[in-house]
Amino acid sequence: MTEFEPLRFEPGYRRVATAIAARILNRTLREGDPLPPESELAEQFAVNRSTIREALRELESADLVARRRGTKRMVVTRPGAEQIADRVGQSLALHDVTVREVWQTLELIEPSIAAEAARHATRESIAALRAAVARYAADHGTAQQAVAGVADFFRAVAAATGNRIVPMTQEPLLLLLLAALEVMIDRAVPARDRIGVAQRHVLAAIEAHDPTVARDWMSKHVRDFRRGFEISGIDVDSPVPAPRRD
Amino acid sequence: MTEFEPLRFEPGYRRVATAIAARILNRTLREGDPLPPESELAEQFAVNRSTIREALRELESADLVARRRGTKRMVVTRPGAEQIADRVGQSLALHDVTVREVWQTLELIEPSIAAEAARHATRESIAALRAAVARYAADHGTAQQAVAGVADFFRAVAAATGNRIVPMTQEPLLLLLLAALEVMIDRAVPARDRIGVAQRHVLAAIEAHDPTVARDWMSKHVRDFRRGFEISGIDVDSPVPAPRRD
DNA sequence: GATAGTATCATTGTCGGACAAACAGACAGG
DNA sequence: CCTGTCTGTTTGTCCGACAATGATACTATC
Repeated sequence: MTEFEPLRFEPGYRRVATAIAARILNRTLREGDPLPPESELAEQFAVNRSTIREALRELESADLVARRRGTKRMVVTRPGAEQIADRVGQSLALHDVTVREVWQTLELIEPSIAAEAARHATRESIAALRAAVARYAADHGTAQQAVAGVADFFRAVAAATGNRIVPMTQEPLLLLLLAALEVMIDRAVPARDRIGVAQRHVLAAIEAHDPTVARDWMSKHVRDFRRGFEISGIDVDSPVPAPRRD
Repeated sequence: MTEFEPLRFEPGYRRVATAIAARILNRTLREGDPLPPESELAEQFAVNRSTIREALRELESADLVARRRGTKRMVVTRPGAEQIADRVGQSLALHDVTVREVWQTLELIEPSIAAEAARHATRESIAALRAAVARYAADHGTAQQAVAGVADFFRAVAAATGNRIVPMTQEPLLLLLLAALEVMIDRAVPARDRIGVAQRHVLAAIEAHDPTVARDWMSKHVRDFRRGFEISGIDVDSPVPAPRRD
């Protein structure tokens, strides 16, 4: 007996969306190109403008098109790490990912990232990293500042790998870490200073292009977060709070 | 002089979308809940149905709502790893990520994942992993089969960590790897057998709960891919092909 | 009584047309 | 050069409409 697969009617707005998306993936439409006006698209696809608009909302939500601030025409865009990250973070939060899973994953990847950064860091990326460390050392008074400083440090390390996939992979994790950190950091005061110390050691190792030491200190660093959570009395098996959207 | 930040008029369809999204993030609307019909939403928000529909397309594209196959009503869903991954993969491809960056990232994270899997693997996850290895050994004749088998192996290892973030982090990478593999695997024939050997060793190490050996063999495994690319004559600095959408 | 057919209702997909708001560009006046 | 004014374009939103089809209840048939 032959198996029939269910035949699916794809609604027009979806066909239009995928058609335009294909053009973008395809590079026929390149970043920054303005999209034709809705009425023109409606004419070309021979559908109503409402249908076009629904398709555009899909693409907009996928960050394949956007309109520049205060302008009217839509332009083609490439979704960046930031755009992607909160979608992933949001998804993870909806799956009730726990605090434990977050730092377990950090323990998995961050040491390797630090080691790779030590191998590939350039003069510029080291300068950026140094700036991030200095900024944290300078002001980590409020929980806000401290948390932002932590994030920037991790971002600078990831950027120093010279690999563009790494920051994008890391970013959703950071979002979750930060959401959890904001709750924790006020309850575990000594943590803030240990963070600064670890940052300096990781920085030194990367400056010296020493992958092994960079890996070790990053391990310590991430373990510190874990200890912070334990000390602060947070249940590490509680779901991580949903990252706030701006 | 005080700085004024640009005041932005958010269009109605966006406000509606974020309002509904908030309800979902918020768990007021939970997975599987049917969404009210469009006309009712239009009434509640006091906007036209067209506006509601544009908002729904946004949510649909964000995988926060979907409709089951062949049904009419929309239901609330949680975006899963698969849904997210192709969005991320697509984004990375649009950024002209290179083949080199893909395997560099794999070299970064996969060994650690294998080690973690060796620590936390349960009887069930080991069984699943064993099945994946067996399946690859059984049929990797066509490029299609071989590539699919490679993916399933990595997925099974990631699942064995017991950490739900890991598979979701890994999935976009797999998409890119596979897209590149399909081109490579026919040009580097010996690769296919080495893959099977490495898989067996990683499996054995995880079965024995030996993180060190698991890490080492996974390192070898990933390096094999790298070699495969080099042997096949593919320019490792060429952009990775966009992962195909289904 | 279970199954197949039928009637009815609800809901979505798409259409056409309409209009106010506001952006873009040209143009004139100080 | 800056400012105001005008005009055409494009978007955001609305209204009303209709066919197609999923959902549901009811009926006939074996």
